[in-house]
Amino acid sequence: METKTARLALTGLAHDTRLAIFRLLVPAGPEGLPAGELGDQLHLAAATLSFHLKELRHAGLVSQQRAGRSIFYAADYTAMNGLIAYLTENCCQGVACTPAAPAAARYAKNSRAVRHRKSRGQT
Amino acid sequence: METKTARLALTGLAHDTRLAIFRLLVPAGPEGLPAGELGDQLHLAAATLSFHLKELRHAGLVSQQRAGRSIFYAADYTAMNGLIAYLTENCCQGVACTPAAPAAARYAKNSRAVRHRKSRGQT
DNA sequence: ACAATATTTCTAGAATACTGGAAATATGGA
DNA sequence: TCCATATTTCCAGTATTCTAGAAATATTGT
Repeated sequence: METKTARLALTGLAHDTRLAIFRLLVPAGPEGLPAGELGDQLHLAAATLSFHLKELRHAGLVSQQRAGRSIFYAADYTAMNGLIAYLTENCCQGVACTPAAPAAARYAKNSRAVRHRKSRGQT
Repeated sequence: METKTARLALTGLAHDTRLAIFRLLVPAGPEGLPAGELGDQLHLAAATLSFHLKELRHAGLVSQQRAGRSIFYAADYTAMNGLIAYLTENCCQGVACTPAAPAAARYAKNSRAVRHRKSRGQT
């Protein structure tokens, strides 16, 4: 997953209402839940719910499918796994998961950090 | 990790600049990088950088330590792992990771979703 | 004590996001 | 066709977040 996609997904989840919506959709499985059910459970004005569902869809986190008068929303597990994978890579890189690469070595010889280390007599 | 904590962390990362900052800090290891180095690399006005660093700190994603005139910021791997754990639980619950629980069964007998399923002759 | 460096806090303007009423759209049933 | 239901789009007001100049703070070297 690219950084831009990850950021979209992060933005999607970075709101109380949207996180709550997503958390309701996750256990609901691939069939999902109709918009109205989400509104009932979260006590949201229809327009507000619709706004957040659009955001989640834009973020690629949920899919939409009409069935009769209702529109069912479902969590996109692939997108979520992609986000987790992205974060895992950006969390473990060179630290917890891999054998701890020497971080300082990767920075420009004259970087501020290196100058600082030198001035302190560190390697 | 609680939902509130997770949301704070998500909000912390849900911004281009802050995600970029965090991505620079991750490979830098526990020693971290001085603020100025981050500013140099990301071409940020000092005040803007400081604002985002404060946000990241408030989100519990980075720690701060003064060393001489510089202030070093470091990624908090524990917080990041906590976030990943939270997302993993909220992604896999009853679906991908566990043996796929019957989602519909968990909803109120008279929920909109159930009414809808009944009206379609589904179980 | 003073000057230079690194960074933060203060502040206000600009940009973006959120909320919800009202109107519009889509569907199914009488 | 007409009505009820489910949901979205439109829109405007409100709130929050972002940006960056200027001033303030902290530290080090002279």
